[in-house]
Amino acid sequence: MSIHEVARKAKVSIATVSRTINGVSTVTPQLSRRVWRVIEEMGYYPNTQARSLVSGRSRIFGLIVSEITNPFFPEIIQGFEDMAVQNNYEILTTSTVHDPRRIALSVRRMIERRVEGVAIVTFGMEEALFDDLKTRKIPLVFIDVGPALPRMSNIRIDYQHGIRQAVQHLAALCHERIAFISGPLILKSAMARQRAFIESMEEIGLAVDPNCLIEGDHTMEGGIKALKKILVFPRRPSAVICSNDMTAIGVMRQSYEEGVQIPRDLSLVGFDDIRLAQFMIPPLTTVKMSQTEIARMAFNALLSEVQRDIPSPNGSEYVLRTSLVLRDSTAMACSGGRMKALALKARTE
Amino acid sequence: MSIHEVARKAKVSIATVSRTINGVSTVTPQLSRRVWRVIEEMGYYPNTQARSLVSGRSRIFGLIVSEITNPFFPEIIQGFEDMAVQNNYEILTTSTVHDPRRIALSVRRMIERRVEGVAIVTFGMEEALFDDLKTRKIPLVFIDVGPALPRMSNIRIDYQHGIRQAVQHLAALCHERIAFISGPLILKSAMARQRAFIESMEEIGLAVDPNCLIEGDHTMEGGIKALKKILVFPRRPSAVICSNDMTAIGVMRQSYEEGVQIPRDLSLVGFDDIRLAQFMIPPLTTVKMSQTEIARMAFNALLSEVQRDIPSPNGSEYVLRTSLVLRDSTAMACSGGRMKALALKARTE
DNA sequence: TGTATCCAAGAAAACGTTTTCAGATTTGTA
DNA sequence: TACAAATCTGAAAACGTTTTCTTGGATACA
Repeated sequence: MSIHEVARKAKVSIATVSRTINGVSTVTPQLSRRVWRVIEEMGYYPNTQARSLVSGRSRIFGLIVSEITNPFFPEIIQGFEDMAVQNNYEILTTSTVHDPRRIALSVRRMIERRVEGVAIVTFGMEEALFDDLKTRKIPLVFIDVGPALPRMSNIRIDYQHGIRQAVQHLAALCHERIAFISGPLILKSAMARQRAFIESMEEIGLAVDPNCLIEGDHTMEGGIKALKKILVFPRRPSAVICSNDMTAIGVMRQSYEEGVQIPRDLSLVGFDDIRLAQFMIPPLTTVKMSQTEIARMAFNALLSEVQRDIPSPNGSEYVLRTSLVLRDSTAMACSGGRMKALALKARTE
Repeated sequence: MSIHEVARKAKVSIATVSRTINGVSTVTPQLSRRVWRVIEEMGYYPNTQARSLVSGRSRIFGLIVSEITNPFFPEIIQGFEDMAVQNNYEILTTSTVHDPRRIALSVRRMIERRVEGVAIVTFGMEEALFDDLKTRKIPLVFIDVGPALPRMSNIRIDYQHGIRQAVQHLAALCHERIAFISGPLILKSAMARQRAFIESMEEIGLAVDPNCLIEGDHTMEGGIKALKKILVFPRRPSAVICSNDMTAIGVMRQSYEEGVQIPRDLSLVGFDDIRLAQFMIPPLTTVKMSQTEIARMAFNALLSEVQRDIPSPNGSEYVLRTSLVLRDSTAMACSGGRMKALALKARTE
């Protein structure tokens, strides 16, 4: 069923049908009604492929995330989809599973589908894989990756703000030895979070023991492993900040195994504020980085780049602020973990 | 950059370029090499829209899930995507958020994009919304929705098997009062799970107290509310089976609030075996319904329907078996919760 | 009444492919 | 050497739209 049949039944030309559908004002109201009636009657839906072939606009955006099974990302996808629905765009989503081959493949397929822009929410991986998109001048938006070229936007996350709050919160609770479980340090974002931690510590005069900087991998398993390491330290930290919530959940899991009670024996702070965080046992204190906000920013970045006729010379930069959300996984160091640590220390000396 | 430029540079016709790309065997190897060289050199990628316009095949499948932020679904999406990548298909995903308007919109857009088939993983909602797809004879695959019309497949979940195992496991641990927190009973799948529970109980001669059938909503919040209700029962059940893992996680959450220890005071069984289940505190005993397997079945159902030249007269049916996965959230009733319940009962009598 | 202006609607070109059909060249055979 | 058959390549139509250009009729004005 094509526009031709509609035209035939309505006894008009296909041009008129096209104009009717697109609301071109030169069509007589009377004719328009007649055409619409036929369209409804036949249940005619225009063929997007033909439309975008001639118009040169696919109304498709690509969305590349690291891992859809990581609860952080579905919220992003949902937010992005919400925006797409509102703006009559379609999304091609790819979960890379950290596989460069898969990224390359998905980039290629997106180009073949003629996406109008791509949001890359992988937090700083494998930039070179997107060269194909760049040379084709397809608008891109990254998280935490600069500097910006024309048609490329960047969402810069202000890690410092939230992480500083976390550190100061712990300091106020008398924690002095604070460990940080980072993400994989090849990720720019993981690096940035760790740096924010170190700076925040130094700022208030707390020592950062290099042993207390543990490289994780942003998974629960990573959190489990990291806590195992921490628990065998001669001077055990009384608090741990994690580079993401999944790591923190892993830490909680292992704490339970080892009989370490949170927050009595160990204070714990996560990062991301995934929805799950508030349902943990105990509810997780964490630094919020709004996924919905990221999705909105990313979508709007692409949209405004597409709508612009002359590309922004240096791309645009957007900033997302992070901030601490207090829940129940942190407590006074003095009242438990800290005491225990001191007692332990005294005994070994 | 189009096939024409490739043709011009390679000094052949566009037909030859097309044939080269599609590996048609009549092209001389020598010519083929020449064309390929130009293609590589120019970085030419064919335009899928034009391709599918003429071929009449979009190589797109639709995937409709209830809620991407529910951890059950990302695994399905990932599995579906894996299959799509392997088979060179693209996916249009929609998370309905239980909004009929949104479903209708997404169905329409899928039709406009000329999807070749749609997998509907909403566990039995709003069948009428898909009528548009049916009249257009687009292959569909549902979960737990029959009977099958031509070009419609159904994945039937064998709830009975796993749930019977769960009930018998609890019975073996001396549990007699077992509560069941269902999903919203308008969902066919939720109904089916509850029925499987009741049948399994009756089969081994355990009484099903109607009070112990609590309608939840497949969310954590629902689990929290349900447990609150259960805890005020005069004769508190010693075990709870939930219609999905998210509900069970809510129950765990609320148990923690109320000082009820799992499994000492209450045994808990979930359903789905989402990845998170094993990382709960304690790790959750649950009935596994493999998300990956569902995704594979759904994809293959669509694929074989598309490849078939004459549609299956009554559609196809696939069956997925469920089975119990033992972890640490269940324990002997006699050793704690049961004892306590008895003590409580004795005292009140 | 005649001519210039305007406007709604149709004809046709264009988008980038695949595929059918026809033509040109080579190969095989007598 | 000549002709039939086989093989490879090109020309052109087709897919379903949008959009430019054209046309025919109505309106305005003298």
